[in-house]
Amino acid sequence: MLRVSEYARRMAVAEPHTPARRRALRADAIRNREAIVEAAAEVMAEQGAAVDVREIARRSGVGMGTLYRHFPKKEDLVRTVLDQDFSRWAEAARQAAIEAEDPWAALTDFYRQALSGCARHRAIMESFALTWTDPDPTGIPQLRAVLEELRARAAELLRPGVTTEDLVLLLISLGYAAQFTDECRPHMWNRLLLISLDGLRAEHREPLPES
Amino acid sequence: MLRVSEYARRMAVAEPHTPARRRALRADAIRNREAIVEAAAEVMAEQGAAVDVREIARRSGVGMGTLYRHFPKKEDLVRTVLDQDFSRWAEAARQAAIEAEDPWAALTDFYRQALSGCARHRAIMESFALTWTDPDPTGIPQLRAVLEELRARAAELLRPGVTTEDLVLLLISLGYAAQFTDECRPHMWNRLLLISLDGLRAEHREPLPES
DNA sequence: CGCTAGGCGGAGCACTTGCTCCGCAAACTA
DNA sequence: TAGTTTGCGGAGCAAGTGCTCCGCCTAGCG
Repeated sequence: MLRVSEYARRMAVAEPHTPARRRALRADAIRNREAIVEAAAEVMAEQGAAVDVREIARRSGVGMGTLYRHFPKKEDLVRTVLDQDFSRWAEAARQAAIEAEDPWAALTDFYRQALSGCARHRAIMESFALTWTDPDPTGIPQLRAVLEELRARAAELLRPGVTTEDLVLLLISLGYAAQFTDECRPHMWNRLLLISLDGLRAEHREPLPES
Repeated sequence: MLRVSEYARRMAVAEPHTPARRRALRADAIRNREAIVEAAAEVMAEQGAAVDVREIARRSGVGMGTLYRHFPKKEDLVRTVLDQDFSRWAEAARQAAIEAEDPWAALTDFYRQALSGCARHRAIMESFALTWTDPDPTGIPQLRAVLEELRARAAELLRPGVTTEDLVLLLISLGYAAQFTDECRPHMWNRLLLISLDGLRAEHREPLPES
């Protein structure tokens, strides 16, 4: 992954006199931008996206002016953090699936990894509700593609009629359960996961209702 | 069920000189109170409990002063509506279970009824997150008792180790799925429900992990 | 080292939202 | 019907939050 500081310098070196940006970002500006994103990610994982901007500024040790210089709208910062954390989260889950021994284990490990991420990141869970029907390819569709592949590989083991959309919705549904049981009963969601995945096995022949 | 107006009159007739209330509520006061609760229930079902109080006042055709005379804190109104709607909702689900032909159908019909309620009432779903560990007997425990009985009756048909707590969490989890798919894909949650319930069947012998 | 463009900080504005206050009106009583 | 008490309405207050403005400062250049 390209770090922000490298990105800023490359842009500056590549086009030193772009009308949009004549000089490289100052060193303190780069540090500050990184601190802001880091603090925002931390606090958004804890409390979701509806966070007081002052709290982010405080945690990153930066003034309001600085924050709004880098991210003119709160929404800009939220998107930046979400793009980053969502991608990392989805990638970790994909990786868990890749390392599995067989198609069924791939599905299981994918869910386990993804759900343990959900449990610890409120903003990611919230983003589902907003991007569920959103065509932005860095959001749900990214996830959908992975699940589509896992489903294809495990097709023989899955009950007839199970769609990728079912798998996405299952993830979101269990993600919610994971999130709010995680504090007082960590990993209780593992039981629900096992139950649901067993319900997906090919031995169940009863057709699923048309959605 | 005792209607509010009747309740108010009975109190007044029974104890006309209670220090807390010397006279019966005025007729317009009773009408207004009912209108407020009704409007609040409607708007809370649509938008959840985080609603602007002015919106409730507007919809019920009442001023702010009137609203706050009847419910000194917004929280009071929210509790009143939630107690009412949660009870009606839980009762409807219980009734669906009672009318079923066998223990498994009772479980299925209970979930189906409960989830179709969740899908149309944001505030009820939100209340789960808040009352999950709350001992207040009009909330989750009420639900837990019903599920406990359904579980006992269907014990032979359920996989070993399934707890009432699992059934509660499943309801909440699917309730979330029901809620946010209901707009664009109504009843898609029926598929997840069938899958999950099949995962609960006794033919699955693999033990569930300790939570 | 000195200059200056670019960056920094945080007080403060605008708007939202929970809640209060008080002059006025209408419902009940006798 | 007249008097009184209860209730009504909505302007306005206080606190929270997104965002701006502007004077000061310093990193980077020559």
